[in-house]
Amino acid sequence: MNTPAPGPSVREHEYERLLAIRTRLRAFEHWSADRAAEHGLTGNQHQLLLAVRGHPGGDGPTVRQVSEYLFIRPNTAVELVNRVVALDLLARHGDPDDHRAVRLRLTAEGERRIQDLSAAHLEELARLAPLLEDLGAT
Amino acid sequence: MNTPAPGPSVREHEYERLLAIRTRLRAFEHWSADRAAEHGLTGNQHQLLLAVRGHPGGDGPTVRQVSEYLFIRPNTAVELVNRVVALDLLARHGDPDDHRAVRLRLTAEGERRIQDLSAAHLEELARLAPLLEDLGAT
DNA sequence: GCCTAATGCCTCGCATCACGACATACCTTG
DNA sequence: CAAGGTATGTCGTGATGCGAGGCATTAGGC
Repeated sequence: MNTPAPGPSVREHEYERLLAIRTRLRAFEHWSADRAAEHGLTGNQHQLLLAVRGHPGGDGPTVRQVSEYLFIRPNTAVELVNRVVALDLLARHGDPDDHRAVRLRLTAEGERRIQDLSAAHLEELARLAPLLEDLGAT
Repeated sequence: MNTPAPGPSVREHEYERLLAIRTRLRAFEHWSADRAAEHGLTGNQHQLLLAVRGHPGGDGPTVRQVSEYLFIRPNTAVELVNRVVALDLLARHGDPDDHRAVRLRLTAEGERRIQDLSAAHLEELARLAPLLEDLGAT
């Protein structure tokens, strides 16, 4: 009787490591969403602000560009932008060179929120750095 | 006129780094969800299988335990479990010592799927390791 | 210059999913 | 055995991402 499934043969320890990695990532996302909630935002809304703030160059990103940062469809990004614009944290500005495009900029309040959140996240990431080393270890 | 918001003073480069980290994480989650979809699963369904398979000890985890791995409420875990049980990838077994608890075990097919997916993820993580180093760099 | 195709943004209806509130069964403690 | 806590499950609701489709603008072939 030969082995029915020769297969990839993943070892016990590797399942545990994969689970630990995913749990760690979820813990971070969960922590981050909690921080965002403290500032009156959902996790996605926070990350939209970060996408606008972290986009390099003077002009803000377009809707399409933030949809690529966030790995969501452009129409989904439109709805997310709508919600954040309604919170007065973000504003639309027509691109002068391409009248189809809409460029996004933070409002003063949006700038303040992403600054607070980013400071907290930089601290947390520094705290997490040694843990990430463990996860990288085979 | 003093500075209106002394604040955390996050530097431009740090916003870009935070955005790069989140985009990298989202890219991985997106890649992972695509692999799960190739095996007829959603991302969460895949991670539920991983939680069951990666849970240490002979007995499978309880519903409550997987809800902790996945950072979701227990009742949400119940619904997720229902969907995966309906796919015949997972089975419930009453705990003999505590008749309240339900322990989860993979079916043969569930075992096969998580094995294939885990092998692919181990490869991808090995490929990603050098990139994670960059993200850790200040 | 014009016509076609492509691009960017947006609206709408739908499915998924996580949650809170609540219910039930079981265990534990006194 | 009574009371409280724990584990699972049910139900209705709200948030959210997507596909399909529409409109305005730009780019490319002629």
